[in-house]
Amino acid sequence: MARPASEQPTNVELQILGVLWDEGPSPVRTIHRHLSSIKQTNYSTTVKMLSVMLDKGLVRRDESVRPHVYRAAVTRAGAQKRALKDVVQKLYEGSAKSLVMQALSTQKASKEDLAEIRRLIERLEGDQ
Amino acid sequence: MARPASEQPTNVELQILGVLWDEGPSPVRTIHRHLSSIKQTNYSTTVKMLSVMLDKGLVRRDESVRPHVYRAAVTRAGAQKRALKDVVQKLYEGSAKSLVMQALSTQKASKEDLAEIRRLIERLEGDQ
DNA sequence: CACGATTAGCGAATTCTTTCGCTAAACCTG
DNA sequence: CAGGTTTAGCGAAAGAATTCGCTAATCGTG
Repeated sequence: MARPASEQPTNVELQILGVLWDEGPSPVRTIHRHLSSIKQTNYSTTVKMLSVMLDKGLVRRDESVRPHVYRAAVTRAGAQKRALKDVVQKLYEGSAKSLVMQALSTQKASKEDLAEIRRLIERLEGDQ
Repeated sequence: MARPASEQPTNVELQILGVLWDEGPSPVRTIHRHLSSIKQTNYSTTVKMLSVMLDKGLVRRDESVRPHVYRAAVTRAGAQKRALKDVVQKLYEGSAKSLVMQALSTQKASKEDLAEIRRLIERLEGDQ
């Protein structure tokens, strides 16, 4: 009678990873400063979340310095890839194409964005 | 000291919505048959989840017939759109373009898929 | 209509997520 | 090095997600 831990980082975990990705390896104080600028939270909570994330292997900790320095143990690209795969699987019946087409139709892209994407596609088409 | 309810449908909720989207309005028995073919679960659990989803407004129930018939109260397209927006915001710093480009690079698309997407882009570019 | 089968639902249990109070350890600074 | 400040960590609390046992209501059939 239970619920398996989500394979994806949770909400707060993602916010903390976001800080680490943007700022690079940082002590708790710094992480917390950035985190509390986007969400109301307590220093203790940040410490605790980092310890949970450490257990999950989402971050690493350098204890040889004081204060300890945390760094992301997963890359932004890797996390994006996993999340994307997850959404495609859960909501797009496995079709990345559907997702891409909906993203293009829905989230209005600029002329430049479209051109850039088109060039990528042309390149991919050429590779085949 | 809490966690706000996720604004997105949860895992199981999504699986149930998937059944309703595929099968159309159905009684619990049918929903459960499909659900249990993709995940080990108990009939009671399906009933309960549907009642939770009813409270959240994710499904509607027609009690005028017996057995009751459930239907999705959110469309697949709408749920996809919300989920996409969520991922873009949480992991792509709000840039749908990044997401699209990564989806294209990562999830290998077929020649046909790429061509189809390219045509969409060309059409979108033309509209501007 | 009595009786077994199906359907509906409540309430509790369990795990995950997120929160923070309180304590202890480590660190300045006068 | 004493006293205040900062850093680290534990453990409990509370809500969310998911599960199912057990009971009640409804249905179909002989």
